Amino acid sequence: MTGALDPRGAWAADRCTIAKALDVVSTRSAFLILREAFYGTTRFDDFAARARISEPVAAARLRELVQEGLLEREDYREPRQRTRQRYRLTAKGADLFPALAALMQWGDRWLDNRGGPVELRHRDCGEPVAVELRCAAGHVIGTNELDLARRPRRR
Amino acid sequence: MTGALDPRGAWAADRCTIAKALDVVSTRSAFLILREAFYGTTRFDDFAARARISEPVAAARLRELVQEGLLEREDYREPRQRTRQRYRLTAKGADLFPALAALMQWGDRWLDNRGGPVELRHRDCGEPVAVELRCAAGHVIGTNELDLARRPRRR
DNA sequence: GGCCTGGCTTAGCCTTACCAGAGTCAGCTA
DNA sequence: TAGCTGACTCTGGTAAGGCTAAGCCAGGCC
Repeated sequence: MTGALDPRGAWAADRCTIAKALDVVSTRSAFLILREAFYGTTRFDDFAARARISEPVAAARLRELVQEGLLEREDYREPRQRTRQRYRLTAKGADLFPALAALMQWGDRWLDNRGGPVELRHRDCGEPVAVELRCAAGHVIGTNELDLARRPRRR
Repeated sequence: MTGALDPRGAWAADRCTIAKALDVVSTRSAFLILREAFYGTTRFDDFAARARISEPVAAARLRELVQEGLLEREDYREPRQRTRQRYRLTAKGADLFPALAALMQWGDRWLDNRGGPVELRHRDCGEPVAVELRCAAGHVIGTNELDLARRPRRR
């Protein structure tokens, strides 16, 4: 069921990039803000309302995410409107999508009896999209077919 | 860069399975415990030490994860040893691995200048493993090729 | 019988995350 | 000029998550 991933007990998990990633998006509110960003939300009030978090928290989280380089804040202005700000995902932020998608997929499978409210589809062919583990040779990988190895530290 | 995922502004995000998933593993410590479980850790002390969290927190988190059905606690005993407990991933817990892997992959890419300390490989063929979004027709999907749709609520 | 070890729990405390409610400020519209 | 709206900030409070340090208990070992 689990697959014995461990290559040999005692290697220390410092420099672990999961921990580093969690330093950037540790909180529930950060994940929800990102979810909204992926869903297409760009404006302050919408982030707060749709993620159902208070405005102070939205402000703090947006500031942090901008600082970390996952979002960028830009001024924009529509014809007869005043200047406003909007938040958009950077490449770094957009690249987190698979993690969100994986959480969603897991939630769809295990926490919702209807398979989840939202479906991802490939825009070109319309087929449903899933998160997969796959090796460079193209095999789809189950968690029990994985080996862990320390990466040789080039440099 | 972001891809306008939104199908039409105003649908409410309640019943969102990302939020539900976050209710189960919202905290940093929960993620780290799961990381250790995937790395093969099974014993209480090792969880606390390797995830670098205090024992009270490890105890609380392990209890919760067992309660949520991601881990199961079982007694075991080696030949001339006393009975001990170990924690193992259930199918539900193991199925969260892609989410952890996605976080790791993102951290490797954006937060570590050496590509991360740990590498995933396919046990059978030795090739490196990556997390991918792929549609049922087999296309690899970038975040800008996605459509969101509300899932028709069968039932 | 006393010691040690693993697997916890308890106590006391600090910090962070979050909330609600109210206030601010700039700029456009009327 | 007054009002409205978007994008915040400020205040004051609760709760959750975290820590260290210490204690507890069962069972095997000497």
